[in-house]
Amino acid sequence: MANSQAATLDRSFVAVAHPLRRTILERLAEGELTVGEATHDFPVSKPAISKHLRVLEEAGAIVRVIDGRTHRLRLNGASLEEAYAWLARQRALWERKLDVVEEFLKEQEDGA
Amino acid sequence: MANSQAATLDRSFVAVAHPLRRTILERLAEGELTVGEATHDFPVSKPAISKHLRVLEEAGAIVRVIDGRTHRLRLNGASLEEAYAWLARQRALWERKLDVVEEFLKEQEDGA
DNA sequence: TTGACTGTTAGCCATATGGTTAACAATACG
DNA sequence: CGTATTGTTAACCATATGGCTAACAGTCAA
Repeated sequence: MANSQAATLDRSFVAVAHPLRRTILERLAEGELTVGEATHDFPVSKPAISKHLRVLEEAGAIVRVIDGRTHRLRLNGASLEEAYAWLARQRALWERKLDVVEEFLKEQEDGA
Repeated sequence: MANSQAATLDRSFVAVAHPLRRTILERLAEGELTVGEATHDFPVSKPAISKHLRVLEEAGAIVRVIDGRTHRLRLNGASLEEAYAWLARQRALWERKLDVVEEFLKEQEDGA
């Protein structure tokens, strides 16, 4: 269970670790798009794009609806929630530590 | 320039895309640790750990201070800030369409 | 029906990733 | 000194990743 959760997180972070895949997600945040609309200006071949889409889909980051000969892509916001939560928690811990250090330094200044 | 920024983001996301590396970062959030302290219970060899540390270091996620024969590792909170910001922004955009996300959350609740 | 359009699969290639064992370097300690 | 401890590098292996071309599948439209 904890293992499969970790695997989900792995896939999510891998999904956003490539600039083209991030661009796709950014564009889908504006709304549903077809594959062509989302990637027409990408400097790679169609098969390469197809592979990136599969990575995003298997990470659960996007959902595909086949509509005639085009595939409409939709963002699945919930899927990246876990990844966001991990970074947010890590960030909170780090900031708390910074606050503690800051407080300590301030006390030193005031006291000494 | 925008390219190198993307490359930085790439490295950051790659850094947190492996469970052992995330565990290292989680433990370092509690404070500075030596390599052994941070990874003594990891089910992999020392060279494997060494490689993970290098990934984290090159992503700027950690800083290493060689102290005698041990290496003390420290979290570099700022380095993951960019990654956090990307996810946070993406999350803000999709939250704007919460009606769409709601469907998935309800599905998750019902399913689990 | 013929052809154009949208996108995927199959197969290939180069490089990256994640792991291993063996050997090494540097430090600490008896 | 000799030896244990901490961690790295070197060399190797299997698999994954990211790209390509060629070929295909399905849909739309003339």
